[in-house]
Order: sequence, then structure tokens, then C-alpha cells
Amino acid sequence: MNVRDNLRRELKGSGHNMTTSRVLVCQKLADTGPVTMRELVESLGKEVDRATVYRIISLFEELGIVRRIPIGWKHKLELSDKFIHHHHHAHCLTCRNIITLPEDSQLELAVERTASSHHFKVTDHHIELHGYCSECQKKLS
Amino acid sequence: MNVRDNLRRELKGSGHNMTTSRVLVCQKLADTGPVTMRELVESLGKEVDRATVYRIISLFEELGIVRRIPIGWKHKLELSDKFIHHHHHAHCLTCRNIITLPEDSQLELAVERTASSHHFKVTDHHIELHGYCSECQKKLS
DNA sequence: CTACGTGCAAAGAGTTTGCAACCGA
DNA sequence: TCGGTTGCAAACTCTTTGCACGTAG
Repeated sequence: MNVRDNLRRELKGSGHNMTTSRVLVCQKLADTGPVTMRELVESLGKEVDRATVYRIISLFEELGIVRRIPIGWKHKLELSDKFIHHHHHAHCLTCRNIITLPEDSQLELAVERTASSHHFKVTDHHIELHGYCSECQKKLS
Repeated sequence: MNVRDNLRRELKGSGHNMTTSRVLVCQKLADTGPVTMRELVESLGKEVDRATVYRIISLFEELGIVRRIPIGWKHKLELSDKFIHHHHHAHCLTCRNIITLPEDSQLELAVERTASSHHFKVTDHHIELHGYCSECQKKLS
């Protein structure tokens, strides 16, 4: 299912309209991967007003369409597991790139086990690694 | 080793002074656990100026004395592993409490393994769980 | 047509900075 | 004493809000 149809389903399903602005924001997220709010607003230029972008992102968050991923002090936005496959991120301290770590059943299982040993029922989780990517390790050595 | 001595060591070791304000901020963090910047500034009232708190937290971050933990959109601040034992957090969606999950070697190992399978060298990591704590599960059922 | 959504502009938070005064070693 | 630190106030950036107009269904 493509991004547009997926978005339509999510919006309709919760009683919201499919608008030009919402499609534009969603499409931008699908095209560019993790972005900051600033980058998103700027990249949409005058196609979508700043306030509208904030309102759309706020709605998308409520509906679970986007998630915020913490990057040090800041956040970036990306489409949720409903649009792209579950994964985590590794941030390289040198080149600042974000490496995507595909789902790893061992890791997911370990999270599940830790939670249940504390009688905690997990609905969602974030894992964020900091360190050095393979490229930067080579350069540094 | 107590918090004050630990702080002195960290500051001296990096060529910074041990000042009243820095001790106050550090002590507050040690006493209260995870706090937002707003809470920290307010709780220090007029003992320490807002701008100074920001400068101190910024310094503490550089020195690895404090870490920021993501809580949904926001961040909270807490002393790093140098001051308190390594752990992760689970956030209850209902009662908003933060449950501390003590270090779990299985989980730590899984993180290490995922990283190394992508040739990523981890220096630090955050794991954040969202869901329902045992108390709230009882109430909801 | 009607309710929901958007653009604009202005207000409100949160964070940073310049500079003179202050304090710790 | 002297350089590192702090308080104050102002500047800046980020985010939210009110209201009139626009648009999807």
C-alpha cells in the first residue's frame, strides 16, 4: 500500500479530512526520512504555512502517524511503524549521520523480557545508540 | 563517594571551578531524580539565575555529568552513570510516572550485539519504554 | 452548503547572549 | 589578584493561538 492510500485510511478512520497540506507533509516525511521541525517547515516553504505544519504534525502524532525520535537535545520526526518498518537509530558522534538499525528480534525480545520482569506492559519503545559508525572508526584509527 | 566529591573531581579534572551554583544544581539533581529544565529553574528559585542554570547544564552535559532522557516530546535531566547506576526508564501513559529499570545484562548484551552486527561502536545508549505500569494495569482491568 | 482546515499575524514559551560585577583558587 | 562565573536584561528562536477566509465532502 502506498503512502497516500495509507494516509487516507488513517485520516478517514479517525474522522479527519484528506487535505492537500496533509498529503504534502506526509509525502515530505516519506521522501526525506528523519527531519527536524525546522527542516520540515523550511522544505515546505510557502506551500504550507508554519502554523499548519505544527498543527498537522500534532495531529499525526495523536493518530500515531509520526513519531519523534530523540537525537541528543533535539528531536526529529519520521513516519511511524504504520508507514515504515519498525527500526531503531544509531547516531554517529563524528559525522552526525543517523544509521537505521532494522528490527532485531533478539533485541526486541530482550526489551520485552526486561519490561515483563517489572510487570510493565509495553506499547511502544525507542532505542537510541550513540557512538561511531564504521566509516568514522576507520578514519579515526 | 558522595555527590559533592564526585562533582569536584569531574570539574577539577576538566579545569573548571567548583562554585556554589554548580553544587546547588548538582545537589538538586541528586535529590529529585529526573526533572525538566523548567522544574529545575523554578526549584532553584532565586538561588541561581535562569541563564546560569542553562549554562551549568550545558557544561554538565559536555562533561558527561548529566544526561537528557527523552519523555515523549520533552526531555528531563538526570545525573549520568558517573553519579548514579546505569539504568533505563519506562513511562506510564496513564499515571505519567517514570519507572526506573535497573541495569539488565541480557538487554545490555542485546544492544551490544545489534550494534556490532552493524559495525557500530556504541559509547552510550538510551532505551525508553512506553506503556502501562503494574498499578495502572490493575486499575484498568 | 457546512464544518473542518488553513494562512496570517501576534502572543507566549523556552533558550541564548553581551556585559559589568562578583567570587574562587 | 585574575580569570572564570554569574546576574540581569534584552535578543532570538520555537511553538501556539485567534480569527477571518478557503476548501473537502
